[in-house]
Amino acid sequence: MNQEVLLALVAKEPSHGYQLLARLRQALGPLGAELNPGQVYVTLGRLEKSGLVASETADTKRSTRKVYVLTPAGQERVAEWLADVNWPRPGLVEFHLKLVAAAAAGLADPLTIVDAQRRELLRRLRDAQRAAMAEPDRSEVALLLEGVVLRLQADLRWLEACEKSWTDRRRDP
Amino acid sequence: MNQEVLLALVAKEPSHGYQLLARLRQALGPLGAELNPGQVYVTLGRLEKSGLVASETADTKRSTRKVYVLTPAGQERVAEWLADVNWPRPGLVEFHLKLVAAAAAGLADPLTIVDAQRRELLRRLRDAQRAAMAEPDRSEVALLLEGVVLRLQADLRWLEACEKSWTDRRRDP
DNA sequence: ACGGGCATGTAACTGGTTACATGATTCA
DNA sequence: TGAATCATGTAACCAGTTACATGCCCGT
Repeated sequence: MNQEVLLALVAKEPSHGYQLLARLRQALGPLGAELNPGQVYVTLGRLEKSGLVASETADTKRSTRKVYVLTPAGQERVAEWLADVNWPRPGLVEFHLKLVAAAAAGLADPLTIVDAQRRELLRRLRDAQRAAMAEPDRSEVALLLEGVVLRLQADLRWLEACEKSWTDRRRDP
Repeated sequence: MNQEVLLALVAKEPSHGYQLLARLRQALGPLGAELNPGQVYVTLGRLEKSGLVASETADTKRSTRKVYVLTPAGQERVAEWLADVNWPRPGLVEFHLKLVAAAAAGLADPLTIVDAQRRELLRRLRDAQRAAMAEPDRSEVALLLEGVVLRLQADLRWLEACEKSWTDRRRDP
């Protein structure tokens, strides 16, 4: 899993690795099953090396563990991530995590994020449709672009669902 | 771009780097615009180092260039790739390229590939729907799974379009 | 006593990506 | 002559991923 995701989880509250793993698993449900625990520590180490988090060792009776906290640079990076309207590789998963993180940490309004993302996807949809029209009809490229369009439409429909769901969530406890 | 894609392009016919880049751009239309030429050579180098392609320098009047050919191991890898029903990261793009490669090189029947992929996506769709049902209603995870479902449905619709398109393409020149 | 969950880490691989360097040919 | 296109490559970086090693504590 991606650096920003971990970072945002730390943003919610200072945590140690295993906690982060657990919260990630919880947020992903069945999709979080195959996460490799080692990865969390690798990523955390790299985040520390680049100064986005800092660690302090805290001893419990159980064992000694490292608690990670965001640095100012880390906070800034999280803010950038939340504002970023790219629709990246793992796509849905990352966006979902973004909403969860924003809501949980009170860093940003999920509905604002959804809205920014919708605007971006609409822009891309227009572009894709325009590009599709420019291609010779029934060409291979036109077919590919049709796929892009279909996906964007599906993603937009999902964003609607997100909006509804997060709106409801705000009303009720 | 991904190793297998390059490999499959070489499978169609022995080529040198720039040709591959050009064909890639052609196959991707506007989506191929941002390809970095260097990447092609990097990837080709790696493929050679792992014994999937071999090169022989060929001198034209223009300049000396390296022509790459598939090794037996490379052929095997391409076959595996074509049979592989994962629905990977860049998703649409890679699948599209797979169809184009299969058709162009006469390595496999595009319609067979589409069919295998559809079966796989249907399986995943069932799984995702089942998983969604298992989640508590209106939970965050359920929302995420709904997104997964919507995407799979869109992708399946695209596969239909692919089937139609490639069927037509077979009928007419 | 021991298995399973809690908890942490590391070495190494792999592969995508970029920035940069180089030079030949073609054509206006 | 100089821009565009053809053509090739390399060094370095960054990040995701895995396999593996370690040890504690708790309940049965």
